[in-house]
Order: sequence, then structure tokens, then C-alpha cells
Amino acid sequence: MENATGNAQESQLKLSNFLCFAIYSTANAVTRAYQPRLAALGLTYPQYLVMVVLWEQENQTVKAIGDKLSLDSGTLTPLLKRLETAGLITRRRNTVDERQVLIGLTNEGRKMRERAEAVPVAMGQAFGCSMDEAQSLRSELITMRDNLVASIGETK
Amino acid sequence: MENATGNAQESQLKLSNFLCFAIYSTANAVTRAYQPRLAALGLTYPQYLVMVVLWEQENQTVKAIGDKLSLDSGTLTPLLKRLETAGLITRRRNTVDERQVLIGLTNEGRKMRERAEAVPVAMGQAFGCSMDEAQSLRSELITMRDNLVASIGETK
DNA sequence: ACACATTAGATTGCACACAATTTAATTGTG
DNA sequence: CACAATTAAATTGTGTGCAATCTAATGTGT
Repeated sequence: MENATGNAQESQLKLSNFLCFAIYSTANAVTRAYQPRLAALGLTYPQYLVMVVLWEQENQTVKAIGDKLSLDSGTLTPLLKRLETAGLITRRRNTVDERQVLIGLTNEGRKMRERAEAVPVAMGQAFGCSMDEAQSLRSELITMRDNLVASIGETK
Repeated sequence: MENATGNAQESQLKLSNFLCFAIYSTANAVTRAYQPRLAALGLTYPQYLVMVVLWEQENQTVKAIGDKLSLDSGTLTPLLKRLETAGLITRRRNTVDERQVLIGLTNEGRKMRERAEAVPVAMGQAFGCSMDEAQSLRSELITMRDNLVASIGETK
């Protein structure tokens, strides 16, 4: 920075810039790295995340899936429709509360889980770090994410 | 491979899942957290990144900007056209090499830099971590990103 | 019971990301 | 010099993300 005065604020300004960009560009790289490994399953990375959530527990509402993935219905509704068209999930209204749509797995969707087991194994190698490093990095990111989410509320 | 395999496969499988999701969801949170702070400038987060690159150096090719942000012309061309329509940048063919498009700043785009100085300061607080933490987290992410990028090449 | 607020999803509109393809300009090689 | 290979942008098509809005169903307070 050509007009730098060397004060702390100036360098922090750049630092926070680079941290956010490190997160942003790494996230893009994650999606790109998953793509060839998910191609065999015919899934995108966000679709894969939804399937992981459903493999852990079937018959969740769109809202519940959205809470777990921090995605809203504007993102999930079309994504879920594509998974339904692909024959992997079912969508049906909850008879108890007609506002809700319950997302379930088809036999094909349930069966895909076995083939999907290989994906995280390959990705673990792609990340190229130890489990301890991954664990600590993960917890640092979650902390930061929660800080960011909290800061958004303060701007409203 | 430095990762444990065998019966540890189950936990590693989950672990790498959660790490990638931590990156993914934190990146989404970054974009959402920037949004209210960039609204005053009328910029999106990716547009802001492009402006930061141009504030550091004017008259870069689309390719050079793409290399710095890891974005291709399919993303940048429409984004740059929006910045041009907003009166912030200029686009002109390089007379030396007619394949290239040089991106410059308008006076308005140059002037926006002053107002933009407040953004990273506010975001530094939103991240809620020390400069040391941010610095180490940043370098860990960059290392992992480079590992991921390298792994993509191996799948081709 | 009834007006009002709240909630869950769907829809619309806009802006990325990125693969794949196309076009035009430049470079490398014989 | 010729011409194939390479390069830089633009274009096309698909799939997210998310704000804003809409509809329908549920909750609530008096």
C-alpha cells in the first residue's frame, strides 16, 4: 500500500481481507475438488451434502435440512426437486402439519450411500492434512462462522 | 498416505465431511456478513474482491484478475460488465495484444476506495479473532487450498 | 370464534461459479 | 511463409445462494 503509514489499523485491514479471501477461495476449491469424485454418483457438492444429512436421518422437513446446512428454501426447493427427478428422494406433505414437506429417501437414494463411502476417503487424502489438523481447523472455522453469523444480527 | 485407514475409516470419513462443510458454510457466512457492509457501496462480495485487486493495481487483464481470484472468464466477464455499467471500471482491448481486455478504474471507482476502507475494519471485528489467529488460520487454509487444487489435477 | 401474527415452502429475480464451446488473435514450428 | 497449436475472452447452459415476496396453514390473544 503506497500510502501506508505503518499503523496497526492499516495492516489489520489487509489481514482481514486476506482471511476472508482464503476462506472464499478454499471453499471454491473444495467444490471443484469434490466434483470429479461426485461425478460417478451424478451429484453436485450441495446435493451430496443434502444426501449426507438424509443418510444420517430420513424424513426430515425442508426446514430441518436447511437449519443443518444453513440454506433457505430458495436454495433447497429447486435442489430437492432435482434430487426427486433423479429418483433419489421423495417429497410429501406432512399430514399432521400441512405446511411442512417431509423429505425421504428412495431405495435408490438409500443404496447410493454405499457407493458414496469412497468419496470422503478420497477427499481426506486430497485435503492433505492429519486428522488432528483437520479437527482443529474445523473447530476454528465453526467458531469464526458463528461469530460472523452473530455479527450479521447486529447490523440489522 | 499420512491418514489412518482400516477401522478408523468410519471416523475419518465423517471428519473430512465436517471439515469440508465447515469451510463451505463459513464461506457462505462470510458472503452474508459482508453484504450489509458492502450495501452502502452497492457492491457484492465478489465485486468487492475485484475492486480490491484493481485498487492494488490498475489496468490488469481479465486473465490476471482471474488468476489472483481463481475465477474464470465465465464468472468475470458478466461481473466486470456490471461494474462497468455501475461506472466503476473501464474495459478496453489491449492494442498490443488484441486478445486481451484491460480493466481500469474510473474516477468514481478510484474514489470508492476511501469509503471502502471502513469495510475491512468492521469485518475484522466481525471475525472475532486476534490477528495472530487470523494469520495462522489463513496460512492453514491456503495450504489446504493448494493441496486441493493439486489433487484435482491428479483426477484428470 | 375471530382477527392478527407467525411459520413453512414455493416463487421470482439477481448474481455468482464453472464446465464446455466458440471466436478471434497470437505464437510456435517446420 | 504457412499453418497447426495455443491463448484470451466471450458465450451458453446448469446449478447454486439469497433477498424479497407470496400463499397456505398454524398459533395466539382477547
